[in-house]
Amino acid sequence: MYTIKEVAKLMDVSEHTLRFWAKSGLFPNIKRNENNIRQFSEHDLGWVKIVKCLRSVGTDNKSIKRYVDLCLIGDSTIPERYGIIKATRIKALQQMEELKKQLELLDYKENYYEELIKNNEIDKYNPVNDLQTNAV
Amino acid sequence: MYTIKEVAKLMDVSEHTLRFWAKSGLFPNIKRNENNIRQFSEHDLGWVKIVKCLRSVGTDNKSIKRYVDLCLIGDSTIPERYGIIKATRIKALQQMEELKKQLELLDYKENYYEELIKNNEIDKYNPVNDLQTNAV
DNA sequence: TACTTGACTGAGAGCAACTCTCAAGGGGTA
DNA sequence: TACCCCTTGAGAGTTGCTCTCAGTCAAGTA
Repeated sequence: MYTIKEVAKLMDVSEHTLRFWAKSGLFPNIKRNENNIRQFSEHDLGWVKIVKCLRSVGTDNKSIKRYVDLCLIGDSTIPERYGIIKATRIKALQQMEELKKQLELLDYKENYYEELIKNNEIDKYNPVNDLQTNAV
Repeated sequence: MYTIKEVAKLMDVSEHTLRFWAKSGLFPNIKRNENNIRQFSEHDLGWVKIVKCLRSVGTDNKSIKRYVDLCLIGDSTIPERYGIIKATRIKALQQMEELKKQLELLDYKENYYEELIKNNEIDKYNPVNDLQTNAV
């Protein structure tokens, strides 16, 4: 059993966010002890993990709640749940592609600035030094 | 020269968002025609591209504005700009790793549901069919 | 025993970054 | 002239946190 603080640390999600997710119904029935303190079980960590996963791919909380509710209903919802996961995976793959593209741009910029700095070092000994490199 | 609508289509960013970014000072001096309509140049598209890139990696608008302002100041800010790009690139690489991890989970779930569905198909001809697969 | 400290609670204010609606003001065509 | 489509800025609304705060409780300390 874990307190909310421990879960926050373990899963790298803030306590605030965990409470917010809990209040939004994204974790079903987290147990409380006699002092009303949440007690996350190993099984609950699984919920945190999947919620975090879906969020990180940009799924909104309402859709995550839908998925969670489907899980609670039982077998009859397996096809819909399968569809959600499949669609989410495709979304994640697309994000991967997008990220790769943006990384290329960042690589290019980084090299560009490196060249600029290298040349500026040389230019310190060069009387002609009025270049304005305010390109992006 | 492009209208905001054309830029929105070209860069896959909504007109609303472009106006919001423009108002936030994320594009320096977009020209207007005599009717006060924004006219994006090829050069302006470069700004849209880098802003989109920085946003997609989670840089907040304030920091993007800082970067844009540095670009406008000129050569003296090259080291700081270089630092920003380098840090952003590292952040992007970390996101890539995180995304890979989440993709593994999604792969696992997808296979899990596929197995479940396959077995359910078989179970249609099986009198013992009361399994409750409400696992996540 | 009284006090302090630290963790947890829910309610609710605040915030970033959109997202959407709307009224107003062109320009072009029939 | 009427109609249509586009653009504009202002501003309301939304999502998903993020933070503050007052209150509760248990354990440790003087």
